[in-house]
Amino acid sequence: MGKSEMTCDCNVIHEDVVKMYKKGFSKSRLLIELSDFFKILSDNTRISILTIIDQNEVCVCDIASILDMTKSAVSHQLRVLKDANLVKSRKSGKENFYSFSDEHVKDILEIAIEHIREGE
Amino acid sequence: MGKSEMTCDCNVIHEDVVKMYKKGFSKSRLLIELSDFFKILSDNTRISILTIIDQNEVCVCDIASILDMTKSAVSHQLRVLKDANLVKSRKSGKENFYSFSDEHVKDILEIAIEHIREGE
DNA sequence: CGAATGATTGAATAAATGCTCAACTGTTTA
DNA sequence: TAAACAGTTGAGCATTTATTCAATCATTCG
Repeated sequence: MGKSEMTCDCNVIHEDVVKMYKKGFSKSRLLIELSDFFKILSDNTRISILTIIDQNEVCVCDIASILDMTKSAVSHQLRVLKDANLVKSRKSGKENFYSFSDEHVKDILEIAIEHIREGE
Repeated sequence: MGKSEMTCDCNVIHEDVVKMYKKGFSKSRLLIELSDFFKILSDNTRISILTIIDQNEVCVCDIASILDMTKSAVSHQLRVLKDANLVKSRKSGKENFYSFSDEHVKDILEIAIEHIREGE
């Protein structure tokens, strides 16, 4: 693997390391799904929503009230969470109640909190 | 807690739930740090870098070569990871070798992968 | 039915973000 | 000392993204 195959702007220093990873690494399906997953958790509003519904089944209006946001803004973010299958909804009359639909996320949140508490 | 105190555009349906969370919930320090932490992991390039240095101490040039990116682009992202204390660097001659500096992240990545493998 | 209310939707706007480019620093070596 | 090279940095640009706004849907109730 010589320099001519490289599209980066530098010489390859350690060919063994590079060769080990080069094959099919970039833009692999799993890595894209990983970053997409964390992107869902990377917004303060969405994290707040998850924390709220972690203990209760809550309707849109209540979430909006707790967070001092409009129903519209909350609904948009609930949509993102639902598309990612992190929350589920149950309709009851005019209200939509949202709750957790994934246990992995709870585990991840716990470890992340531990990470932060240890001073990053 | 009546409607007059609300800044959202709806009536409060379940006052007990709202009251439970309202106090100091919005924009709490922990929740901001949580979403900031996940923001670090929400980029494909950064996830790729973390996966690469998970098993080896790798220099900037090698990472750039593996990912088919410029040294500059990689360096910018390494900066983000270093500022978040997720990676550390060791200078050796002209080269900078980067490696993991946090074990929590490995745990989180593992659970997230499990989450994805189970079909989201 | 028609008004009221909870919730969703799409377009628009403002802010955040990742990459490029060019210039620069620091180290090696010829 | 000067060229070469690994890496960093800051400004600029293009893309993404979160919220707002207005319109709309759906359900309840007078």
